[in-house]
Parts: sequence; structure tokens; C-alpha cells
Amino acid sequence: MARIVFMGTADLACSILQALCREPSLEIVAVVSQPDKPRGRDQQLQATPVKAAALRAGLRILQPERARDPAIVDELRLLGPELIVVAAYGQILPQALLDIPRHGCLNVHTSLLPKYRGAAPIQWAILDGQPETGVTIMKMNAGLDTGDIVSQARTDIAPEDNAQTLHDRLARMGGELLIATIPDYLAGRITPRAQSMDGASYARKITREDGRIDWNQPARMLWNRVRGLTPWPGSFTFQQVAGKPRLLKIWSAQLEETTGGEPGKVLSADVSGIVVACGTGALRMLEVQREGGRRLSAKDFLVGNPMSPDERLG
RNA sequence: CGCGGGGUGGAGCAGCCCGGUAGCUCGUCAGGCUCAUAACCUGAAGGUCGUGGGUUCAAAUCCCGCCCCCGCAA
Repeated sequence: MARIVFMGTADLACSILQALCREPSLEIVAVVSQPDKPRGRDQQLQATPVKAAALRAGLRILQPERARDPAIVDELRLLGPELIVVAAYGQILPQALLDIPRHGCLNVHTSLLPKYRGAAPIQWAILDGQPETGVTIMKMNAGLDTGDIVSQARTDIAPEDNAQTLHDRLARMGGELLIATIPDYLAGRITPRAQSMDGASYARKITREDGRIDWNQPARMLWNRVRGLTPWPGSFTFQQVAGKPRLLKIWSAQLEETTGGEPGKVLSADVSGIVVACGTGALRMLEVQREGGRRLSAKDFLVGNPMSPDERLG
């Protein structure tokens, strides 16, 4: 049995951890996750998804404030792992930590490296309108997602995909690929190859403001924005209600070939959706949610929240 | 106690501030009209107004507790 330490924090990492747990040839000697943080409406301390999963699995949990803390590096060294697997951990790991396992550290990254290194590869792949993306297993080095590639798997980005569906698919693929890769990797049957110099890009963190819809942009870009930022942070616009702007989140939409009308103008609003003019083309909003309200189909939304053609959103 | 919105027939909302016959749009059912329709007309069914208590002659409406949903923030 190979002794393994797992490091991860977000939901994605849970899927990876669970895949590792199902593998009888691996022994997970410890799980490292970020400290509990205030979350939710009440700002209460909450365990990270990975910590919760590790607790259920009865695994040993470490939650250092900083991974570069010498104390935690020493503690991990004492555990004597042959391999460390990292997924969506959220901190840069120091060389001293990377050097601990005999076989180094493997990272599961949800993009086809060297494209979309960094924090939000799934969202940016959709935002950029990429036809495909994938998952990469790499041998970590001190850089940000710059390690040598061990294995990759790709998948098409479908029109129906959003950041959630793609995330879930890549999480599953990542777990499967990792399980398939580890035996060969540990046996030395895989030679990691360096990432190509060109084609590299960086997927910076998404912020709430990225969700703001600018109706002057082409419909296709806004469509990608809606899909790429669902479910978090979500894209949003504003509707003027009684002279005050009211937040309106857009959960799903379709591209509309219709043209004409000033950007932001409502072209039609009925059971088939709310069509809004964009810089180029139009966007048909299918599911929306106003502040304080729940997520509704355009049909249900319009019943109690009238929206008239000529109205201007933004 | 981080800020804020909300829980009213099956769905979405109005009514609450200024207590006194529960309203609107949609859906459902029945009938009619139409070549036809997510169309139109007529009629009908369907609600302990989240929950517990209080104030009052009278509470969806005012006061207090509790549960649940959601936006911001993280």
C-alpha cells in the first residue's frame, strides 16, 4: 500500500479524495485542508468540504494556517508519504513540502495545461467560449501550475454546460484519471513531459463584479458569461422598479439571432422567455431570480413581476 | 447578534404603513368558439393568509417568540 497525503479544500477536491478512498492500494495517512472559515449568512465557522468528507471517512485532518509553515512541513515529513496528491487546495506549496515524498506531488488541475493555469480554469474556459477543456495531472513544481504533465483527459464544452455541470464532470474525470494514472506513475512507467512554452494562459480569480452584465457586449459573450459564472458568482443585471434598481440574477439563457433595439432593451417578455437586446444579437433569459426571491422560470417570474417591452435593463 | 428581502388557493405576486366581505395574473376542471393554437369567451373548484402566543368587539394586517426560503457579504 502506498502511503499518501491528500491536500485539498473545495468541492472539486472532495471528488478527488473520494476517488482515492475507493482505491484499495492506497493508504491515506492524512488530509490537509484550509482552516475553517466564517461562511454563510450567519458568518459562522464552517468546515471546508474536504474536511467534512475526511471526517466522514475517519481520516486524520490537518488544518495549518499556512502551508509554508515549517512546523507543518515537518509534521508531514514525519508521516513519510510516498506521494502527495493536491487538488483545489488554495495555497502555494513551498519547495520544502514538495520535496517530502519520494515520488513528489501530483496535482489535479481542471484545464488542459498549459492553458488556464490558476484559480478559475473552468469558468474562464467557458467565458472564453472554448470548444473543449479537460483535466490535467501534473507533477508539481514551485511555480503556479507550471509542473510537468503526467496525464490529461479532454471533454467538449456543450451549449448546455455551465460552470457547475462542467465542474462536476471534470471532478469525476479527474478522479478517474488520477486513479488510472497513479499506479503507472509510481511504477515509473510514465515520464512527465514539460509544458509547452507557448499557449500558456492564466485564469485569474473570479470576482462578484465579473457577473455584471454589460448589454453593450455581443450576445455570445454574455451567453458565455451567464454559463461561465453559474452558479457562482452568477451574472446579474438590474431592473428599474418604482424608480429603484432591483438586482436580477440570470441563471440560464439562450442565444437569440434577433437583432435591433438598443442594448439592454427588452424586446419581448412572455412564457418563452425574456429577450433582451445586446450589442450584437440578443439574449433570451430563461431563468431569473430577483433579490430576496427564489430562482424562477421566466414564465413564473413574469406572472408576478411584469416586464414590458421597451423597458431597459442594466 | 454583519446588512437586507420574503413565507397569502397548484405557481408567481398584490393587500400589511392607515385592523373590519381574501384580490390579480397564470394553471386546473367543465362548457363554448376556431382549420388551428402557449389564442379567445363563459362558468366552476380550490386558501387554517409559515407557526405559537399576545393586544382587540374584530388580526393576512399591530406586538413578541420560533421555523423555513432568498439577495448582499464571505
